[in-house]
Amino acid sequence: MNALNLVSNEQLAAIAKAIAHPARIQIIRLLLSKPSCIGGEITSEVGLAQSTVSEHLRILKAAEIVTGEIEHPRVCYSLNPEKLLPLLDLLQRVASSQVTNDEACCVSTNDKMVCK
Amino acid sequence: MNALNLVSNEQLAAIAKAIAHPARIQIIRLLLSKPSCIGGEITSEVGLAQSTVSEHLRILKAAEIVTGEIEHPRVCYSLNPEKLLPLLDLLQRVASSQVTNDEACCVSTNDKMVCK
DNA sequence: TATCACTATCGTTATTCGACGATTTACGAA
DNA sequence: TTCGTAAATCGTCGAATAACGATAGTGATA
Repeated sequence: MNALNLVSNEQLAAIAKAIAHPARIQIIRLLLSKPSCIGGEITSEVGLAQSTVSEHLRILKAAEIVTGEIEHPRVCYSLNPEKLLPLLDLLQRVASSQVTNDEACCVSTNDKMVCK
Repeated sequence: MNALNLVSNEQLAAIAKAIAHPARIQIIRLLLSKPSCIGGEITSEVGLAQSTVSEHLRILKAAEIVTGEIEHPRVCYSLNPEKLLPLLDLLQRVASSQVTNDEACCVSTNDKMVCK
């Protein structure tokens, strides 16, 4: 058992939800491509209204996936990779699960349920 | 450039959205813990109404994150890890990004934007 | 054919989300 | 102090989501 099991379904779902929007994925990719703080550039890149982008940034900040430091007229946004680790962990587990399940559906468990 | 860049923001968001609910995370974890096909056991484990769980399974199947094979009274659900790989790739990139960004906010890019 | 066990679908309701324009806030510079 | 720029917040609207009970479908078995 590692850290994943200490994270609730609700917490994992909240992380996924925070990134479950094209505009927010785009923002994450932008921050990934430029380790600089692209303040209001995000707004023009995303192509939505300023208030809408601000709302997406608010959601990402609330989930602590990005951080924002004020650099006066602008705000410096950066990624906070740590917050994504629990979800990364889950996905890695799924990816590395022995899925020869194409035909191996219904492997017998303890005592019941054998199927095919 | 690897496969990630060929995946649209919309596709990545759709994957995240499909798993962005506590009940669906729980289902994924259940399928991860038992490589067997736990048919209607999912319903009792999740603790929501049968129709609600069926709907969550429908969403996961529509996103091709799980597959369902009919084994008569029941349905055998299995994980389809491949579908999650694009999101896994993105998260790995974020996790491995050089984030000494605590203080390194505003690293200079090509020509502009230096900040602090 | 009739029954059963399980799953999927339908219809409804309450809540949340996403987008926008308009407004407000915050602060540096003139 | 006033102005200008960038970001955040507010209010509204329509669309999407989540949950449920009730109902319909499906196929094995009696």
